[in-house]
Amino acid sequence: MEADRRTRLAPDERRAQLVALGVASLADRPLEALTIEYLSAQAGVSRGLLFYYFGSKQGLHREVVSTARDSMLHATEPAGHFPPLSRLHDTLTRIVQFVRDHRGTFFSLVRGAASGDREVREVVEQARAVQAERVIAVFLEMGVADSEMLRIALRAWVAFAEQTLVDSALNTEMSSEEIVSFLERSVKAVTQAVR
Amino acid sequence: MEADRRTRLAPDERRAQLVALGVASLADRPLEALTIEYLSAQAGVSRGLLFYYFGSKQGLHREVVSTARDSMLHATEPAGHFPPLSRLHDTLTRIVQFVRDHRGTFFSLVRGAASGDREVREVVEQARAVQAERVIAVFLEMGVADSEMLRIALRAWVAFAEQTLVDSALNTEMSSEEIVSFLERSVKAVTQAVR
DNA sequence: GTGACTATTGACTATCTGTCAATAGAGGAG
DNA sequence: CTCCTCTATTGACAGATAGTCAATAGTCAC
Repeated sequence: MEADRRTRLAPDERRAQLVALGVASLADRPLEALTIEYLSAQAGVSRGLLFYYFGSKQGLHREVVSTARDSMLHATEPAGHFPPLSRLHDTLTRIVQFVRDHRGTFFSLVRGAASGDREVREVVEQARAVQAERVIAVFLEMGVADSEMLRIALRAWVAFAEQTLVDSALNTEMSSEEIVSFLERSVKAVTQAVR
Repeated sequence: MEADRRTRLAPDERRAQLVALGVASLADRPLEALTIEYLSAQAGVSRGLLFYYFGSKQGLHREVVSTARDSMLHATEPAGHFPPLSRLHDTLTRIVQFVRDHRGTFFSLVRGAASGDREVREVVEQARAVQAERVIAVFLEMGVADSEMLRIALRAWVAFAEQTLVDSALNTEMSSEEIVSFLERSVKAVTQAVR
């Protein structure tokens, strides 16, 4: 009978709490189910407060998706300095691990967030751009010639990898090694198909 | 001063008119902009009528997207009987052509329609399944061994091809032959990466 | 304690989806 | 040609959800 009394937090804390709740609920709900109504109820806070912090529903979505995206990018960042192919192997291994550890988050991010708002889409698009950049760097370091087609190809390969991860890491019992190894072979194959 | 008088059409005609209007507006607007409000205004008809025909907004979306999808699948269906690789070449050529002839529709279909409703998503997913089936058939006929990984790989390649088309056919002046040829090389490469 | 700053609320508006009984166009029977 | 019936079409209504804003109440500094 007092948990419902108004509790006033520092803006940073409140914001962090709300975003964290949002990210967490992506694990078992699509982004579109993250309504102002739902999240404010979850947080035990008025709807008005969410507008105070995020301005709009899409503002909220942007922050939540950005945060989920950053945690994925961070979790799949190669640690230390490897030679190019080892770094690729390391990153792919981390991604498969991340997908299996955060199925819901990964799926909501790469599938659900294609929805609605253009700016939200762009947030996810940035993640793909970063992943593509990482892969491009690997091949450039190995002496592959840069070209428009190479960039298109490796950006498309990121989409390929996402779909592969959804179908293999999420929906089969395939071993991580097998998946990683297939992704490695496929990206090399695609790179060679650029001429 | 009489165009606004109530005009009563046969259900088939009215339905066809509304769906056609919906598909047409996909050419320059994302699916989410296709609201009941907007389409009824376009058609010069009451909002209630759209519910009478489609039951819900998502019902409308399903029909519009299904129709757009079917027109794409139909336009990219290989004509006549070719040997496998020629058939592949033919289909890819038709797809590039379709993408360039119907930029808006293609983009709304493969990008915009990932949104909202699960059933709408599945409508587009079916198109990908059909495209994947076509490609799988090509390689099976060529004696490639069937396997779970092959199917995952070629389904993922469809996503690869979509992204390639968005980036090349929509956003560059690259020649159709160049795009088709790259897609051919990449799908063969991916198939060989399955082991 | 008291005052000031601002995090938080709740009541209000706007927009859009969805429901349904009432209405009117169009074709057939006479 | 007229009326009658069937149903395509409407408009008024209800419900959900986004967004606005002036009023309120924690909390910290003094």
